[in-house]
Amino acid sequence: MSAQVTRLRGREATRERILRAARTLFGEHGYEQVTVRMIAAAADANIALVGRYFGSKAGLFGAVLEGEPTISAVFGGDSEGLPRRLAEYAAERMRHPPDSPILRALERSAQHPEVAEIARERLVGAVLQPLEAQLGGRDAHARARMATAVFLGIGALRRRLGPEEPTPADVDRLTAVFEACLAE
Amino acid sequence: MSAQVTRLRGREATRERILRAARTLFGEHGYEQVTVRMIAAAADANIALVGRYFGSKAGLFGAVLEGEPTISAVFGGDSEGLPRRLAEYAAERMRHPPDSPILRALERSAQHPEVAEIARERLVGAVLQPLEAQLGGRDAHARARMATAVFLGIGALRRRLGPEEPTPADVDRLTAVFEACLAE
DNA sequence: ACGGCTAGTAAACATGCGTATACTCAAGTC
DNA sequence: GACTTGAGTATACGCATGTTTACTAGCCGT
Repeated sequence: MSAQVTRLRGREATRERILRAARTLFGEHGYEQVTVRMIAAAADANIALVGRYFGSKAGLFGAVLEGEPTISAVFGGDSEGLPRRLAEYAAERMRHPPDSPILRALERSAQHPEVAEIARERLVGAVLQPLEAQLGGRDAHARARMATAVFLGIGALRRRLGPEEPTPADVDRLTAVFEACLAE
Repeated sequence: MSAQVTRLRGREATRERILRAARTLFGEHGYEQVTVRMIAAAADANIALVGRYFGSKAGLFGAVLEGEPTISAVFGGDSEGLPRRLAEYAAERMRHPPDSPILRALERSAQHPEVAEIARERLVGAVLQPLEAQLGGRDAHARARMATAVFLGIGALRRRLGPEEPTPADVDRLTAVFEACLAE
């Protein structure tokens, strides 16, 4: 019994190490750039265990995504302050990659055929739909879509040109941008 | 003399075929997804010729970028109508990938280490700087950056969720978004 | 007619990838 | 204490990639 617990703990612990390493690496470098060997090395685990526990690299990526919470905290709250909250969140993303590895992984990685579908679903389920639901009103879909596009664009730009420290003016500008995105 | 012309024409013609095929494929699928073999097949040329004429895959990609004109036409003109022109251009990009393969290639492809630098330079030189110069005024850099981010984001979203036919309301909204981006 | 030049070719090379196999070895059961 | 179980390991497999190496063939000037 206690023996089995030990065994399972070992198994679970390694699985967790792999998952954690994958989370970090995928978030940092994207799906393509990260190899299974890198993950295994970072997790201090054997390569074969990745396949054993997660089936495949894509399966591991999916497991990483599943383990992440949505960012609904940003959407919740009063609708009036929403553009400002989005702007502050976006400004944070000008500064550095999102804390949530899921978002980082989704920022990148959406290209690869193997994970494109899963990344798409996650973007819709975790960002687009909650935002659309929060918005309500006319053209909610198009408005949510536009705000999402701005998010993606800010991440894309930071990835290409490097981070930029947002000024207060930037936050104001971003607020105006999101207001324009979300206006009925 | 005429013989040499013939020879050169043959060489130049195949080089051009390769370049054209690369332009199309890179634009359609991005740097990573396109293999040298695919390009060679599409150009009806031998694989080795790609290396011979362009040095490497990255070199070929660079050659594709060099051959493309900038999109300065959108930036030129009166500053007042700029947001509208940008919005119409962006709306076009909601509908389908840009006609200019350079932009398509830059939308994607920016991830790969080999071409990240060249893609970055192109984004700055062909989009960000012209726009910034056209803008003038305070915070021109930050404003141009934000508009560029919106562009990138719209492309990123289309790539993930598929094209969307923009409504007139979308164009209006986009105009407002760009006005917010570019406002001093 | 011939000899050299060169565009074009076919095939291999080296590498890195994700994945699968066969094994080791410690822990648990009886 | 032999036997079983299963986590962990080392290694190889198959494949696709970018790149390079000889080689072929046709056109040129002489």
